[in-house]
Amino acid sequence: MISDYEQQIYGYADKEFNIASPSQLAEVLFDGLKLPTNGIKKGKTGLSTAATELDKLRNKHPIIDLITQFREVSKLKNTYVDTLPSQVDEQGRIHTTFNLTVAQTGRLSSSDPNLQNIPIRTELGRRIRTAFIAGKGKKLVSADYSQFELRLAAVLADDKQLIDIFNSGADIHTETAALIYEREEEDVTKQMRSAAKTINFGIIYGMSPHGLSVATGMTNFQAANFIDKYKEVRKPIFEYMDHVKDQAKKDGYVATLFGRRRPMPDINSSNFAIRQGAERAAINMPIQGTEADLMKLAMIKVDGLIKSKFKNCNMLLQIHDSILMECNEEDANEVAHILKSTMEEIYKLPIKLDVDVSIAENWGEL
DNA sequence: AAAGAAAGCGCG
DNA sequence: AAAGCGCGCTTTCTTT
Repeated sequence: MISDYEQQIYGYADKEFNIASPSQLAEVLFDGLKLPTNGIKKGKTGLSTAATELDKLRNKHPIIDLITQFREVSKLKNTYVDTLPSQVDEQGRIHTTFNLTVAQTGRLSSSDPNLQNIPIRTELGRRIRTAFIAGKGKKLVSADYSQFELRLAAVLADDKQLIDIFNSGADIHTETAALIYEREEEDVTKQMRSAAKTINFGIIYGMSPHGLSVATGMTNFQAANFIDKYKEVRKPIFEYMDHVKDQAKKDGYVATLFGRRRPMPDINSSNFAIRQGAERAAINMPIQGTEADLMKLAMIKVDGLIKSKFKNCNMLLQIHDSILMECNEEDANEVAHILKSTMEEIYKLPIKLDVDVSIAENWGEL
């Protein structure tokens, strides 16, 4: 209950204030309660109260957990619970707008309302998805590419070892941890796998040692060592990243596997921060952009196949690496199969693509 | 009163 | 000096 959190927070703060106001919250935490400010990021207006910063204060004061929970619940209420019902039409359906020319990488975006960011990561948030239900006599069918971007990074970098790991069906993060820590797979701990997972994803965004240390809790030194080891293990990935950066600096653009370009006007900026930002964006674009290209091809092909074969079967949403469809109950298994095979075989690549499908009455159970 | 910046956070 | 890509939405606070 939001008001319960509010009362408890006011109790610890010894006064009522607007918890949703970062400046008032910072005043309570750092002036009133005198919580330590070393290591807390500063923004343009003062000390940050973002979740990553509050995390550093977790064991310093019980008010921190309450603020985190207050934020989770108020975010879900304000953004989803209070707004989505009013956007439902007479048929009981809700409609988004897919924008095709907004995202710099070629992805779709969704707005009014955004149905590409409906919660799933927390138990409470996931419950919001259960409100999205299939029509009478129908089922929802979802199909998700598994580790799509990392597979594409392996292909673009022509990293044979990484491609082999994916094609063998092994757990990519465990395998990476085994290589970095020089252990057998069965001796990889949860922490090792988690660190490998962070870097597997972080690397395709151009993550630095500092970023890795913040994300994992390692020291800067440990993070730098870890990345050095990763560099040895995944040489082709790093050579590829250098190659993309060089190309961008020379040509002023980067491109997807299919040649679709993104101009990179800031890639030679004399401003260090701007230039580095452009470099990270350049590294990521061919990967995220190729994902978007393949998804569009898959959507077109799936739609053609489905429309010619089934009645009352429609694509409802695309969420970057997944497609959500609704079809008659009796067609669900077949639709799922068509989705899986079409998406996995959409384009001949040196890597196996893997699509997970599932069928349910509501979005929360998928 | 409206418009914009900033902070924060939901998703992939 | 900065430190992880791509989005859209809500709230607070400031500027016009």
